Amino acid sequence: MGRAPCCDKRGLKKGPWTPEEDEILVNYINTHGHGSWRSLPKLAGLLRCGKSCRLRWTNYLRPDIKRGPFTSEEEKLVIQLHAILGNRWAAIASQLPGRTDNEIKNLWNTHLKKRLVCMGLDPQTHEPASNSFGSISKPPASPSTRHMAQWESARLEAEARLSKESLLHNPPSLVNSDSDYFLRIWNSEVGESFRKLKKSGEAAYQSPVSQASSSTKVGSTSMDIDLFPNREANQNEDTECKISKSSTEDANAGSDCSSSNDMEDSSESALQLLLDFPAGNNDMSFLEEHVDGYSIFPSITTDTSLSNAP
DNA sequence: AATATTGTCAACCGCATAGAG
DNA sequence: ACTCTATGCGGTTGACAATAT
Repeated sequence: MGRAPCCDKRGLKKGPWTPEEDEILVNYINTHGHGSWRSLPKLAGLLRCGKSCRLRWTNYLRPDIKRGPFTSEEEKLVIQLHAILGNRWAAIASQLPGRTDNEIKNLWNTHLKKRLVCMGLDPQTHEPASNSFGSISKPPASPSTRHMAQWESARLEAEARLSKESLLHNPPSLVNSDSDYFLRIWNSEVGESFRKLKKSGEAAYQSPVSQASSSTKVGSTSMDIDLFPNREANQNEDTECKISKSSTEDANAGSDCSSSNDMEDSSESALQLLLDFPAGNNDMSFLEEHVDGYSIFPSITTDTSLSNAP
């Protein structure tokens, strides 16, 4: 039957927003709230469609938007969440206060994806790229396994969200530890389900991350790989790991890079540690390990230390 | 200095879905 | 149960900036 356009596009402005338009939109929303996005432009006197107004507000004008470059901790968290959630940018963004899905998507497409490729990892699966077509590859997960992985991902995400919300309602003194966040997950139904799976020996379910590094041992040297060299190094990443245009599209691109095979296990993530942690052991001290000066688990609370330098 | 190439990011497009009627 | 509308989401595009030749 066809879908009605979100608004009458004739006569509506497109393209970059002007400071005047921004001011009108901000003033209107501050005074009236956004209400119905569809009717907002007309009421506010903007020649834009509601969709454009909503996007401008949520991605740029919202007062709680965090400006500036991503910190190493944020980037690491994005990679970890992407390993769990895939391209669900909104879900990932919900775990990074002040960051938008669009911003994270851009970060992923312009920086993080390349970085993983340079390290010989498939940016989609976070598995070593050679596993996708090499002799050591494992058979692809069955549909039921994938379904289970999706289900567990969704549950983990929900748990994470609940955990985050609880942080907002609890005194900071009770939740100021980075490890608390994952401790809650570990002690939750999600962690329980993982423990049961591990205990029962039903290896039917392995997350993409798990598949990527099934030999992981807690505290092993596999964590020695520095996913996030310092900022200065990052700025030079393109010269150190130049990817030709043709190879960029190619999963083999990693072969052009300086990374060696011993980088392949570097896709360790929080989830992997969770998966591989001995069943029934609630000692979470491993969560406090630091890798190359970074906490394995960056704060995902409203930690102001994440604020960026100008 | 001029031009070409590459990178970044704001914005758009179209699909999926929830919810109201 | 079905249709329609509004909104949210992810993929993609295009303008501009930075860098290389």
